[in-house]
Amino acid sequence: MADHVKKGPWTADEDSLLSHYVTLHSKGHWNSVAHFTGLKRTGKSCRLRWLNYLRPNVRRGNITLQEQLLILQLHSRWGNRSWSKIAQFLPGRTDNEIKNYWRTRVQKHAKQLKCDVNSQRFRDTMRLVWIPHLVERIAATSGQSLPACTETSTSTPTISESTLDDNSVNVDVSASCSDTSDWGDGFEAGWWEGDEVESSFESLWIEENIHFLQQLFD
DNA sequence: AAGATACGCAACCGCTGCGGA
DNA sequence: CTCCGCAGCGGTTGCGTATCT
Repeated sequence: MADHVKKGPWTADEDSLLSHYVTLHSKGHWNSVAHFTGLKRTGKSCRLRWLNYLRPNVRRGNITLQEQLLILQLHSRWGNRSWSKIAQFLPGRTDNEIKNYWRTRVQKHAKQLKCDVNSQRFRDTMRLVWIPHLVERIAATSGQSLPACTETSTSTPTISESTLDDNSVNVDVSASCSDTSDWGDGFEAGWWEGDEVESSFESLWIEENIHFLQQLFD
């Protein structure tokens, strides 16, 4: 008999109970967490709530240009099966958030262009048009020239095939990160901190781009 | 002002892989 | 070797809010 498992949105009291418990006892063993906190939630639900909302350093709000760039590049490399992997390179962002971003924004614009989001055509559009454009915008909003690709600012920033493997990612986002050879701890103290980047948020999917691409395809 | 529609996000569901008994 | 329970993941759904008519 199901013991009245509660579903739906979490209340502030539930959040407080859960975060208090996890702070004291550390995470893991989520079924135990659910049991000992007295929450009428499943372990899965507790885990999800913690990861997506309660854990420290969760970043909320607009996806920045730099984050958009990373998502596009990493997704083009890894596809839909790696949201959590992509999330690892966007500290503070959850796989759920990235997945939502992709589904609501990117797929929407693929639809506008009347092509499948998984099609070669859409991927080429990403690679050849949107990503370079995004790199330019990042450079413009940060007021910097592009250190490593100044003379080829319209060239395609790509994930380096030669250096990319399951454990090391080397993405050319030189517009925002001059050194991408090590995206470990150093990366975590990176570009997203600071109001300038946050306030400079603007959509990659500006109307002029969409219009241009539609013409290109027609 | 009110209803319809679109959008964004939080949360749930079902599947998979792993580790322990 | 097999079974079982659990954590983790991607896909999907549903609800609240914003925007449009």
